[in-house]
Amino acid sequence: MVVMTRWLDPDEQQTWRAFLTASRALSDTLDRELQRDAGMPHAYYEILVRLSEVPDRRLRMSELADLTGSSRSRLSHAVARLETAGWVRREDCPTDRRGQVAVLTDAGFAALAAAAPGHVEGVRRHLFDALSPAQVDQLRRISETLVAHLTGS
Amino acid sequence: MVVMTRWLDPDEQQTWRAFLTASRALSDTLDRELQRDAGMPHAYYEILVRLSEVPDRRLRMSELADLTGSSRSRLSHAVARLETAGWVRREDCPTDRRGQVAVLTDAGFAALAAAAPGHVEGVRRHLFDALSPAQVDQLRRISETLVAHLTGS
DNA sequence: GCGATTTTGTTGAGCGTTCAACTATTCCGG
DNA sequence: CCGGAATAGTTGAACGCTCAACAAAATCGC
Repeated sequence: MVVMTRWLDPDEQQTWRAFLTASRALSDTLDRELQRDAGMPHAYYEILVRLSEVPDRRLRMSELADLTGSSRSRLSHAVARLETAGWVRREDCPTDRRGQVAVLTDAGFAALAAAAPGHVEGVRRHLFDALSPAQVDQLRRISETLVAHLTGS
Repeated sequence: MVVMTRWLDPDEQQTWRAFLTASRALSDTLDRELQRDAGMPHAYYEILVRLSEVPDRRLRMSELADLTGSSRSRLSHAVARLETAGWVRREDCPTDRRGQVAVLTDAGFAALAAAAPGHVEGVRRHLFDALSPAQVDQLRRISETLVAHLTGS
């Protein structure tokens, strides 16, 4: 069976490469800053953020995996590391004996509080300061469309 | 010295999280597809693409690093791996005795030719098919702005 | 020219992610 | 209820990336 490849035209090509370059440069930059200033990669920062926003600062592992868009394996390894750092604690889930609950410790909350201002400043400087309000709005709609498209199918 | 943190307002918050989720989901998806169908991560695919587009299919390591937006160390490791796969060969640079030149082999070109249609189809399905022409245009401008902003400063 | 500096590229250790395999528990059909 | 399927989470190996340290050659300043 022959299937025609729908190649990218030059405009699409440029869009795709610019997007790739931009998103990689952005996440590399923020990751490096966070690692330097707070001693944690961005993925771990996100885990702490999610836990901090939730009642009792505790979440089932699988919920946390969904919220951070990571695989169970990845989260398992990550929480193991956060646990040895003393930022997260694991407890058995009372309602499901297979389950584990990740709990943000006070030290974890403090680490997050220390890291947040610098990181937010970085997001602002590297992303929002570069774009017009209209572009920010466009980016939000585009991103939400993509999220729906990627997680829907 | 007290510096006020310019926190994100709820709209910016949502924009930032949607963008993070979308770009991670997109690159994860494409990376997984490429790994499954072509046995290479997206970063290696990009190296082969850049080499394939250039006269004689050869580039100095440092140029290749710039073009792919990667560190010298990363590229060194990557090319080492591509070399054992037989897709790239390294030669001494005739004009600079410090230098190395990465050359795309015929096998590498063939691997790229085999991988490209599926990957391009993936880019189209996961990105362009989801967006309106206007949004694609917006995304191009936003990305180009960000690239300039991130690589300029 | 010559010494200091910069540039080029590599290396190895440490870390985070992926993938497949696995255990334990819960859910579901009959 | 009971047996099979689905779900929750972990584990270890392989891999790619980062970082710092390094060697070698080119370039700059005087």
